[in-house]
Amino acid sequence: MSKGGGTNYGEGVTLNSASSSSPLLPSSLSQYTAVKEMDFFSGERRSPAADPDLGLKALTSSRIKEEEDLTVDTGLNLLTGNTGTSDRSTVDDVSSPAEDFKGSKSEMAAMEAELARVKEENRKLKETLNHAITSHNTLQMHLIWLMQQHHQLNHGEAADRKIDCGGAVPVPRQYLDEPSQSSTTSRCGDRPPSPPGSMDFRLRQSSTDKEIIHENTEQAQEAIMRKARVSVRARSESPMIADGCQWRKYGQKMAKGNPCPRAYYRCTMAAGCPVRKQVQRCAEDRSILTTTYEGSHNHPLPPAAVAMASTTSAAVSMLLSGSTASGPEGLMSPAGFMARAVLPYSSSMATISASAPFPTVMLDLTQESRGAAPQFQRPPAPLPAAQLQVSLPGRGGGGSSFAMPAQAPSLSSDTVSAATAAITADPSFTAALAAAISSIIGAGSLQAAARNNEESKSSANRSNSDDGDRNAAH
DNA sequence: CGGCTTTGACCTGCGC
DNA sequence: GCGCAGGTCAAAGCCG
Repeated sequence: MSKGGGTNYGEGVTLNSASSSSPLLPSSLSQYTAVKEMDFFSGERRSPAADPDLGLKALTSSRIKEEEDLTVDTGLNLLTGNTGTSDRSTVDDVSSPAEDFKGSKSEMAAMEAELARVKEENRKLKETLNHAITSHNTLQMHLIWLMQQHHQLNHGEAADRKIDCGGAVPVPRQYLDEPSQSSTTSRCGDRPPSPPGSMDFRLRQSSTDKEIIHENTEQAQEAIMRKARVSVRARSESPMIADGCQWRKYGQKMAKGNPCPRAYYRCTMAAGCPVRKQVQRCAEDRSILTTTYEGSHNHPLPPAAVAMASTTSAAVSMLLSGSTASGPEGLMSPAGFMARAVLPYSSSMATISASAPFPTVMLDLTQESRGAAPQFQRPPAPLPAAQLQVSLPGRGGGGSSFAMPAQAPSLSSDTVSAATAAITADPSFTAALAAAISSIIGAGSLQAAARNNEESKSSANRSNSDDGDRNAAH
């Protein structure tokens, strides 16, 4: 730490394992389920078409409501049928009380029949909904499993070719001083030796090497994930998009090539939250605000921010996992296929961010192209200095499957378009999405950090101070 | 008075 | 080694 430790902005980060911004995919399942139980942005009116599940739910709710209304109406009819005091302007003829009674009786019977019908329909809809949810969860579980398989396969094979026991996964220099990396190099030395040439030795070497390789890969990816950024381009007149989190400005700089200053913010929702964001207006179009999130929240996110977390987790995770497969095969990798399967409208257009030191997911919500397919860009780049770009058509209402990756393959583009239109119409969507993705990306880091913490406890030789972390972060 | 913003100084990484 | 640019710090000032 070069500068006096006087600052209490939260450099001595305490990682909270109970954070809601935890786990990448597995727990996001439960999150997803939870999200489906709530409105993404409480208080905001949502179109049922915004989300097939929500739509179905809304439909079901409306049915339930209808049923309730029907009950109320029936009651009202029963109560007011004979009084004539109610506003029954549609009933012009004057009928006798007996006829009225007869009328209400038959009306009641009809309504009861209708009620029964609606109940039955409601029950069917509920079944359908449950079935849809179950199917969705099953599919998502399967997807995750496949991703893990592909990922292991991919990296395992690559590592088999390139890495020996003392080797390291090709990781940029800035990641190598991460605690997670240093732990892997010492691992080989810690291993009790087996007699070379023995079957036990060969078997153990083979399996342990694969373990090491897998751990190396995993840790390298976690390190990358920890540094991953989420950048969101969106049109906004306000100086900063409201994303539900509290931010404190700690700096402002004039960036080269842009007359607009870049502002630096820290999350102040919890003491020690390491999340930062940069906000800058686009030089070409001042109405476009670029917000870049970095780090992972160590506290529960507000509903607005966490809402989209689960639905975007798969996409981001896949993008990132795919991105770590270096070389041109990256695009053709199983993860790439998977990503395209999950993001069916994705194009193969790729961009390389040579300047980005860390993988960056860019969400472009400024494009106005109506009906244009969303762009999922993953570069066949010499990673990890990669930039992933997901372009969502703006409020104009283009189609996108980004928000509902696991469902998209079975949806028509119209459905997806409607959903996207409804979601992106929400002004807080941009920020919430970014915060959510940011938390997801950081989620891996929390796990990694937790693991590192444990490792550092067990390893007496390693000095794993906050300062070190901070320097590494620099 | 506490929290936030502003702003100049400082640090670090990178390219030449 | 030097200069540049990005990022951060922290003192000073502002505001409710």
